[in-house]
Amino acid sequence: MSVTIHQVAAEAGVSPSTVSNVLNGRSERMLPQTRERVEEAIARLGYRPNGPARQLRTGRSQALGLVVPSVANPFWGTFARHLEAAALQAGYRVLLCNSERDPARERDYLEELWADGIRGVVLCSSLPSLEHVLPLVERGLTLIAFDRTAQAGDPPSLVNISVDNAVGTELATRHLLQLGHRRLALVSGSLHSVNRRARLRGFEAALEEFGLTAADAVVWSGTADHDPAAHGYGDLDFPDLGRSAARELLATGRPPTAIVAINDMCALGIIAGARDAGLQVGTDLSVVGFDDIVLADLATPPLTTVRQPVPAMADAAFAHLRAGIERAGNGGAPGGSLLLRPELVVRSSTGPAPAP
Amino acid sequence: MSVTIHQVAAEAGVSPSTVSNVLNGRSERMLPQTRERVEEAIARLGYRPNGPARQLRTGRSQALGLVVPSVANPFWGTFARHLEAAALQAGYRVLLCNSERDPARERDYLEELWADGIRGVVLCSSLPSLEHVLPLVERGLTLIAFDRTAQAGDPPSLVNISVDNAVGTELATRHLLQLGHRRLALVSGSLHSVNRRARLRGFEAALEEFGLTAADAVVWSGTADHDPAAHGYGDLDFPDLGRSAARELLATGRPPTAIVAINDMCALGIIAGARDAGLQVGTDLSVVGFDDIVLADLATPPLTTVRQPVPAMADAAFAHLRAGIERAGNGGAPGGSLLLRPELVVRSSTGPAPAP
DNA sequence: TTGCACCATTGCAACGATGCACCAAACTAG
DNA sequence: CTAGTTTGGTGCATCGTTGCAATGGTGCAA
Repeated sequence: MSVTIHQVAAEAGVSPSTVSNVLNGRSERMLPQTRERVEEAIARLGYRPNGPARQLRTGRSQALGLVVPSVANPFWGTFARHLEAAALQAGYRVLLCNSERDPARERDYLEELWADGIRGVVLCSSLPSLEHVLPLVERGLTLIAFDRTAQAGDPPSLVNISVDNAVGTELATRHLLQLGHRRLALVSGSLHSVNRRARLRGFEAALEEFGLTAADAVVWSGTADHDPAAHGYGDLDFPDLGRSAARELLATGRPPTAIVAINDMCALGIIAGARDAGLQVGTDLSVVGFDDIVLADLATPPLTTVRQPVPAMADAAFAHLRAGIERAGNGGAPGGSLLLRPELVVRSSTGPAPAP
Repeated sequence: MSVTIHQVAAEAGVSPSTVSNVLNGRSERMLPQTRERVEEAIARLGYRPNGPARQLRTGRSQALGLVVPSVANPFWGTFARHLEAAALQAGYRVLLCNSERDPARERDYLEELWADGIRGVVLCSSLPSLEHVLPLVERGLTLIAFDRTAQAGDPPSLVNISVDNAVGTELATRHLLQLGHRRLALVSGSLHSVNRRARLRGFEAALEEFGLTAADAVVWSGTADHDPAAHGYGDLDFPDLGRSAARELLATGRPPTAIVAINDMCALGIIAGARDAGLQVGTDLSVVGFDDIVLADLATPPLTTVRQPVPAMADAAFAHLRAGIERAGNGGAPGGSLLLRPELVVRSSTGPAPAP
């Protein structure tokens, strides 16, 4: 059906071994003219090496795995694109999988990727425990945990890459406090994940700086109903979460004047909820998001948010993954957490606190 | 490194062939107890068949390819998720690739997928000519063209799946005309793709129904600067396109009172542009989108748009792909276009035409 | 008892690429 | 002129799985 290395060899009048040598850059061991004849034959026949055969023989694969919660969330889509770009440049391909934040699916995908010869995976899962994928790591899978920081019990070689979430919400919250807001809320969703807990810590740290206590702020972590992990559609529930939160928070006797959202999707939901309640976001109510997805700038009003340095994070993830794969067992891997610095992007969804 | 079929065979006290037979459902030819012993051994050792080896031997692959313009556009992210769900249920996996609407990347990806043993791909490309991937189809690749309709010169077996774009914009435009708008604009971006041309036809058809001519409407197709294909970042330029279009159109002497956008991302850009110009969308200016992405409902104001039946389209794409793969050469393939019916979702970004 | 059909099970040769070990020829040194 | 080295290239076993052809054992009819 397809052209094989033997046909190329015959066409060029050499042995398959020689063609293989050309293919694998061992061309210093042959006459330039031989190499040329082989390359011509390859071009003439339109030959491409058979991936599976190659992989079977070498055990290596030119592909990486990327497991994200859901590509329907533009944040993950954007991250995927950047990782793909970095990988492509180095000759790797990326296989993308949606876990829907389900640990069982995460494990199944990793098992399948492993069986397919993939030896390096970026797992975007902020679960505190990585127990469910530990066996794979022990078998030799290079794993980069994205959007997560190191936890006790992690395998020693595990590299975690994340934005500094605590700093992020601290920036956001301080911004609100500086604008004079004193009744704040954090809409977080379930706090099962390490990054959300870090975001909570940043929120609380900023409050403390300004001499406020937990009593001055409310943390809206939703009900089981709103826990994205409980649904099939993962990240698509964030907007609903935000909308419900806004509805509830704004209906209380002493509603907050500013809300920190756990991410931009949630913030957009909050804005929609505020609009439902007849409030003007940016004057009556301030809202800060987190991520800086493409649409943050297009929202009405444009969303003030904490930007994750996605390109840099994707580059870092790829670099560590590649190093891990190419080290491949021999040589002790470092492991630990890499925290990148977020940046506050002020737009118009935040403004001075309204007069009391 | 990993468990092989030989180890399983040894553990169960049978030959590798028998294990293979169990694995491939040829269990009617063996004693139930043998089968049981093998299954126990598989479970005990945690055996998973090696994908590449299997593929090398059989030529078959349990993976499908999906090439989308850019997962950073939530529409494609959502489509990818639905296709993945359909495929997963049937035991297939999906490999996702971003073409950035670049024909060369489309071809490269298909070549690579083919070399990796993938025999079926959904290509989301609305280019009129599929010339660049024709050689692959001739070699036996089953190709489903998504977001495109059949064109002269297509390979006879090609299945095209798309929403009925003309009907979609016709619904949208008629809605605006019924609201009393008489000065309309279509913001289309470059008209190189078949689906955009179909959307233009629908727009014109609706105008005609109401006795209007091309003189009453303006088609803003942008400049080369705004052509997403000219950029690296594909679909991320749609919002900019919309924003520029709004700025230009609203600055003319006789600005349109209603705008049909080529898609939701573009519509969100138009809304942002209208806001920049101090207009109230839904009263001063009506805007209709196309796609119904998750965020359409969250926009301010919520976006009136033409919904694409994504789950149904994904199911159809998978069903045809599977049929094509499993037919695999023998048996004449049908080929043609499948057009699914869109649906107008009225929200608040459209309203009665303002008094002249 | 022989011949034959039938059965569960197994041996073995692939699939396509790789890379080590080897080889023949050409050169160099003594 | 021989022994040793370098150069340029090839032979072959191998990766893990598959599925056809073949195996030997059993039961039954003739």
